[in-house]
Amino acid sequence: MAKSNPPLPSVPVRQRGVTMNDVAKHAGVSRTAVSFVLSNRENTSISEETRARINTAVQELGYRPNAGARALASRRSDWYGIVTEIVTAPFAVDIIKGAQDQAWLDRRFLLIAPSDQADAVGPNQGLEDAATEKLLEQRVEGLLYAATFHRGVHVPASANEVPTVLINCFDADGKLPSIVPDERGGGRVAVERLLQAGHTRIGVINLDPVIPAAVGRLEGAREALSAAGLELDPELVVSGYATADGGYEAACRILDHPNRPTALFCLNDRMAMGAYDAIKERGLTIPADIAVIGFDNQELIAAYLRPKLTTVALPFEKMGALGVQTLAALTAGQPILADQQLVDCPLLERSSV
Amino acid sequence: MAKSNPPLPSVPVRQRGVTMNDVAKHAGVSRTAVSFVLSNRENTSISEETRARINTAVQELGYRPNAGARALASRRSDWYGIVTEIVTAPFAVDIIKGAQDQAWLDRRFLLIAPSDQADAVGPNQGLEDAATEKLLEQRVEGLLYAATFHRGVHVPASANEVPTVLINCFDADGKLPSIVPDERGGGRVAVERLLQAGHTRIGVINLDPVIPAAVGRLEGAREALSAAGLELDPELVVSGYATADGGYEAACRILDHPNRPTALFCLNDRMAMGAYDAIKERGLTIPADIAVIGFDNQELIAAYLRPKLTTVALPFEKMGALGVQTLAALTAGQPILADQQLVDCPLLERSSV
DNA sequence: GTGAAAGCGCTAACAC
DNA sequence: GTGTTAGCGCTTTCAC
Repeated sequence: MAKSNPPLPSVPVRQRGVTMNDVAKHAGVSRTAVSFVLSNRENTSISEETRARINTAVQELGYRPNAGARALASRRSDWYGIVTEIVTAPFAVDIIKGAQDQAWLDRRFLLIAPSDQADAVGPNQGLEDAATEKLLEQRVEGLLYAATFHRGVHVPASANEVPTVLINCFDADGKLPSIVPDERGGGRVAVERLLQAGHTRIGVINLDPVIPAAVGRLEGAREALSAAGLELDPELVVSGYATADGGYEAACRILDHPNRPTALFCLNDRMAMGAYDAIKERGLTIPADIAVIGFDNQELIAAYLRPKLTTVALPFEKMGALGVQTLAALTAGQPILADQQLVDCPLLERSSV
Repeated sequence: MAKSNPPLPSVPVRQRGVTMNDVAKHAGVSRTAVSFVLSNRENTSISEETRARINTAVQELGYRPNAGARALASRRSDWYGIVTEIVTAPFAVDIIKGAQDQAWLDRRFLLIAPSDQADAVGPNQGLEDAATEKLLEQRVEGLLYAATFHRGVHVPASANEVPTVLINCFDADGKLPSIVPDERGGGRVAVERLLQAGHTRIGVINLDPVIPAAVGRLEGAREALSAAGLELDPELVVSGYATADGGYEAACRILDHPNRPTALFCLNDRMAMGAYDAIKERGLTIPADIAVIGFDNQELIAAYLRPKLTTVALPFEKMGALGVQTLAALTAGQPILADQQLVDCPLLERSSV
């Protein structure tokens, strides 16, 4: 899609020209005073009057600090970098949103560098390395890595040069701190909701059984059941591709079981979407004949299916914010709570249970 | 969601310490030579041998240029800024992807600043102003504004200080260049596809009739029809909320018309999703009994509906790339093609026609 | 090809 | 409270 431009020599940017020196002169004070006032330094009694004079000068001259120069002199950039495949594969965008918002609140800037969707384990680490390198050239104070789906990853070696936090993924070969969803808790809460509605025979549409999401969610489901003295019927647990079609097929198999369940726990919303079709095709009604609960809370699906899908949300935004908070603690030299922080996956009631 | 941290004083970032001076010494050359080699300067005959020596030194020392210092000295940052609500409201994310990729190709960095979803016309311009200001403090060389949906916007005044390009929106009160989708062409291609399949009686599920998307798409539809000597039956054009529910209701009204159409043009995919339900409820089959065509190509919907939805795609990625290309031309002092560039909305064949 | 020198806009000591 | 003095790491003349 994108086409490489001929390298265009950019014309030097027209600076506003107004520097801190100009402000100082205009206000009739020292540059030091201006610097102090503008950076809100403490322990420096500058009279309210001078302060006001300086601020006026700033206004009148239209002075705008030069963030780059400040970073150079102070050896502090106020930038974090996030390298992520999310830009490329629009899922889990809310991680970026959460991180951005939190960074903004902390008066920090988030530099976003795209990486390839390919797992860093693979041969495709080139882009990821390049992104990290670029970020480091900008002298970011900390690094965030975010994945579209929960998994183990390998991070470029140079990430060790600054504090680093992983979001929605974890360090497959080291001890970098990470923020991940509490899949197990999510699975538990989903099935608890089903139990509460009186369902005891529950079918499960499973993901690829080896990924952390599947492992955790299923574990949680079993926990909830056994707490109620029940267990999963292995014949009612079927895996499929993580798509609507996969969900459709899996649902067909479950629904055509001689002893059909009264509820379906779909391990993601896309599969639930397919399950809806299978259910409707059989003339069954949701939730009267069969209850459905999903996972992921993909707005576009969950909120638009009819009936709207009750599902467990992945706390992307919160994870993003927490990632930045953790990074802030690290760069401030503070200890962090734990190597791996689990974030709750809350139940979102809609109309399918 | 995000919670404000207590302002953490960040510990000065541990620099790698290796500067250009070190490289020069290590290679036994002047710093000037190093600078020339690293920035790939032309018209400067440096022997292959020295060049190699310098590169080796860079490797051995693990030297990493300081982008900030370079920007300060050269008065050229190689950064563009994009302020957008897309981060906040995850629609049209591909604009960012397209822009990012193109920027990356051009060896430039894209700083993303979030703005509020609120239209800049409203009172909520605060965040947008702040974002622009922050970007300018970073001395970005150009500014991009991107919207989630096609509309007129007002851009902060300070945007005039650097070249600026609007993406998926246009300057409501000025002459800033913009990149927008060719809505009319999209409407035309959709209806042409329907005509080609033999449909002559076509229902339209319309959006809010005043927005550019509705105006353009409908105009295109009329064009295609009149080219075939046909016209739209006003009774078959019904507006609804841009949601699945809105689409459902509109579809009901159209389908229950005594002289039912054989095809439905839904002005967005969400509404098509609702229309599907209305159609299925009536025991009709897509596309045998009634063909459906959408608009937007929202993957999650279009690719997962059953049958998969034929729809017209919004060229977000291309628009993003084109925005950066246009900006590159502007910052290089080149003339640009036109104040407003239209980007094609291609038809995406799936199975609903 | 080199080296010196000036300067980008700012921070941070330090003596006043 | 102020002014001075050093840089931060790099680019860019310019004379050699």
